[in-house]
Amino acid sequence: MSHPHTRKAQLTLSDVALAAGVSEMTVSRVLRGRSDVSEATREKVVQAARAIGYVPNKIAGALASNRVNLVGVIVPSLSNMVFPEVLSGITAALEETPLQPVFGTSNYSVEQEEKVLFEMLSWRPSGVILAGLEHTDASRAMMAAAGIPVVEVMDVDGTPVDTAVGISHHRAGYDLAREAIARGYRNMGVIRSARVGDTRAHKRHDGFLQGLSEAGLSLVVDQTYAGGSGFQNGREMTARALAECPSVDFIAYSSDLTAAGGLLYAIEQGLDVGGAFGLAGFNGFELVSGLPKELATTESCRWQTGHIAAEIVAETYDLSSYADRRVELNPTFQPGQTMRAR
Amino acid sequence: MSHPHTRKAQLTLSDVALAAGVSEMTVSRVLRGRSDVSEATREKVVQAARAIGYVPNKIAGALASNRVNLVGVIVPSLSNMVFPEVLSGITAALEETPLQPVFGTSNYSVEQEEKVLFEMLSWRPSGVILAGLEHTDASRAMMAAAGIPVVEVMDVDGTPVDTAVGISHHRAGYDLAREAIARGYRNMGVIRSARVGDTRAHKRHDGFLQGLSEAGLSLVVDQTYAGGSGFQNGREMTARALAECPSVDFIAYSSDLTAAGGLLYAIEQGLDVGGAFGLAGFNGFELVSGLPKELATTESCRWQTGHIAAEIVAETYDLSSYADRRVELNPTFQPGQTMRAR
DNA sequence: CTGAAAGCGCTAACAC
DNA sequence: GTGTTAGCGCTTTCAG
Repeated sequence: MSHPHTRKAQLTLSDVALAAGVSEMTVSRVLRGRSDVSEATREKVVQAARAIGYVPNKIAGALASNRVNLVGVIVPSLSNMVFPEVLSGITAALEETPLQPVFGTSNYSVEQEEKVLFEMLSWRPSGVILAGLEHTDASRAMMAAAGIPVVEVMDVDGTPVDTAVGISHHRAGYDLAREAIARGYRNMGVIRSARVGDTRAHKRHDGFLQGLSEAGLSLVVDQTYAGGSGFQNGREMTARALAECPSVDFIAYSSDLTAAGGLLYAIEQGLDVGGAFGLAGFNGFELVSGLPKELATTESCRWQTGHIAAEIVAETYDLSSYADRRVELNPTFQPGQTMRAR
Repeated sequence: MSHPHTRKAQLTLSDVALAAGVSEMTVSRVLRGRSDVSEATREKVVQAARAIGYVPNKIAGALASNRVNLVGVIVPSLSNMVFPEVLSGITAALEETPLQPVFGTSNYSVEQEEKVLFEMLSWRPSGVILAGLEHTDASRAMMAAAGIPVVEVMDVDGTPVDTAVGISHHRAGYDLAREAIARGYRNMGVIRSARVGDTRAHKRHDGFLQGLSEAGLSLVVDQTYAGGSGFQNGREMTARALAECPSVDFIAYSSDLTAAGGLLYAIEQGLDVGGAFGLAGFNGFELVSGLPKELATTESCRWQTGHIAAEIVAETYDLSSYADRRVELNPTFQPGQTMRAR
């Protein structure tokens, strides 16, 4: 069974107007839920619209009214769980508003981000939410010129175009180093993704190094891996790190997933996890609490970040003016059971 | 530092035309990449557009040309990893086309789906991709009347509006039952989400029951849990199932995540996982291969499903006509190390 | 190769 | 309350 899809002439307001026996304008008022229409007319119009299966054309509406209820959202990827979680928060916050999110991905590239941003802005959205504070100059210029709220999320270590919402990754890294040191670990190792463009991971790493350095310490092992962050990578890299430097007594992983893999491996190897050997992940994924030992991690407030960012855009949409801000959330550290007591 | 965002008058084609010293029409041609413009003029226009920071207005363009390069995508949720993976596949397939995906979520409700669909269709997208074959009558009517390709993904057990792409969940459930039986398991249990609206999970369950029933077997335990599918839930439900029915020798989980939790728990309890006691998850998440034992699972081809669906829409966009189809993918079973050999 | 005119379907701003 | 008129910024179509 196959058939050609000829684009049939679309139903317009005047079709509804004809069917309901009123003017186009009246139909428009009813369909936009305006209150200055008599109940009888409203009912007639609604019936007529439903009867003929009318679907309004937002393109025409947007052009005429110069309002678009779309919010552009750009994240690096959908493969890393953290970003869908931010999107969930955005979606939830926008649910009670007339706004609708439109998602795009930059694949961790500021050039790609620029392209996607350009596409999005050409739809004249009511706001833009994007991950990170690093963008091309052209991107910055476009956003500044767009005259819409711009919310940069998941990072506050830098200068935002308008508003930044998220945690300080530098501080998260720094705090973890302090925690590890306070708990008596001295031979620190790091296992992290080799991905370029993940500036947040770099900032955490820098913070971690700074924390060590202030205590006169430095890394005894620094493993990077290609590919996604998963259990398997965590296992393999941990094995490698331990082989390369058997004296390592603490490993900081860039992700809970690799940390989980490392945890499983360390337990199998008979290491005293949570005692002589410590490890910690990052993000606070739900899964950290179902492992053989609860994983030490830092909650990065992903859902909340998205939610707040979307609220800021929605608020601005209502007020048509807004104040720049910087919303720094607390990257709370959870020691779990994979680090010594302090 | 706060400032009101007054929506500045937007730059239009005529601004560029003025700056470049040509007509609006010529600018339009250049910016749409048409070839019937002299190289000199093109260069002038491109420079002028860049200089003044012009961003085209797709709303006006879409209205005038009656073409919209958007593809509406509706999935139940972003919290369950499977859907972002489908979205990744879609995004990847659309990357080399002029099409752009627009995502929305239905929260596992056909009524919510109808609302989101209505919103999307009112932007006159070039195609729609949505999860599942179950929709409200109104949704079906809208899609049929839209005159655009409609691709229903992640299920082929039912009648699609146009085209369906995905695996048969009924068959996946059925096949798993057969596998378990062939491997000598007889006291089958199930641990699954209590979520209503997840029709694919229901279909797998039905298939599993049918497989058992054909062999004269029935479930010895059937646990459902509220909340998301995670390690912790898997642990707790497994503990409960074993307590309630100690003779159970095989558990089918509705998700790899709960299965992983069950696996960790079973190992801790000293069960002969992969021998006397078997278990299997579903989906084929990457993490199955980093667990203490490789998890038996069924690969549900999520990325591929999204990719194919998007290709079908893109193809149709080019040809402006297309053939309905049904693309059934193979839900390949991977025994891993948590089931006996057959 | 380039330009002029006519709308796309809707809504803002007025009339009545 | 309801109708009329004039565009929104772009592309289509048709001339040159």
